[in-house]
Amino acid sequence: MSTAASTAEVSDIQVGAPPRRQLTKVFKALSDGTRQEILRLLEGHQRTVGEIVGNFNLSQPTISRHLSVLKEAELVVDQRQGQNVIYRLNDEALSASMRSFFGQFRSCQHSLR
Amino acid sequence: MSTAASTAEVSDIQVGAPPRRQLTKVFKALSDGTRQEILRLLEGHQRTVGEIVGNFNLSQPTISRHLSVLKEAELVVDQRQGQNVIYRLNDEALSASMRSFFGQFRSCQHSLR
DNA sequence: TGAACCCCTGACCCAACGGTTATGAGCCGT
DNA sequence: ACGGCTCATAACCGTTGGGTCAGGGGTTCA
Repeated sequence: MSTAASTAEVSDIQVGAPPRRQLTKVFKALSDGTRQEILRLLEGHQRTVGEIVGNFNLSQPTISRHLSVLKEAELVVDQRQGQNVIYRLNDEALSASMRSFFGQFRSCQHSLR
Repeated sequence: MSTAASTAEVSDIQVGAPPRRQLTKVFKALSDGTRQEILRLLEGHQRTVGEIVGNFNLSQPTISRHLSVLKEAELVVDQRQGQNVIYRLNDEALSASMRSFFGQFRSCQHSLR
C-alpha cells in the first residue's frame, strides 16, 4: 500500500469528483476545436447562441449541436432569457474535471494547488 | 490586466506550450475510456505492450492502435528493448497540456500552481 | 392572432473511429 | 538458418461524429 488514504482502501476517486463516464464525456467534448473555441468565447462573458454563431463560419444548427454536447458534458449551462438562450461556462465542473483526472498523475499533481 | 506577463500584450499562450492542434490531439486521445485506462496503468510503472494487453479484454492490435494514438498525442513514449516495446508516460507533455488548456480559464487558474 | 425572431430537432451524408482477423517485420534462442 | 516470440500494420466492417438543409416550437410585439 504505497499511497494509502485514510479509511477506504481504494480511494483514488475524490468525493464529489465526476464519475469516469462523465469524465469521458468531458474529454469527448473537449476533443473538438470548435467546442474548445466556444469555451474560450464563454470565458468571462456569457453569450447568446446568436453571438456565438457570429464567431464561426458554421451554420446555426451546427453550433447548436456543439452547445448541446458541451451541455451534456456539463461544461456549460444555458438559460432562456426572452427570445434568447444564454450560455455561460460551468466553472465548477470545468475545474472539478481537471482536478479529478490530472490528479491521478504525479507529474500533474505538482501543478495542482 | 490581472495576471499580466512581462512584455507581450496578448500572451494567453505560454512559451513552450503545445500548439492548439496538438492540444486537440491530446483531448482526442483522452476521449476514449480504454486510453484513459492505459495512462493510469502507466502511471508510475513503465510496461510492455503485452503487459498492457493483459489488462484488457481487447485484441493486441487494438491496444497497439490505442498506443499509437497516445504516442501521436505525445502522451506516451516508447522504447524498444529486445523483443519487447516498453511504453511509459510522457509526464512533461501531460502536465504541459493541462496547464496550457486549463490555464485559459479563471476558474481553473485557482487550482493551478 | 399573426408576423418576426431565436433557437432546437430531424433526416441525411460523408469522414473518422474502434473493433476484428490476417499478415509481416524485428529480435532472440538454438 | 530457422522457429518462436512480440509487436505493428493492412484491410475490412459497423458505429459515431460533424456538417448540411428543412422545418417547427417558444417568445415578443403590434
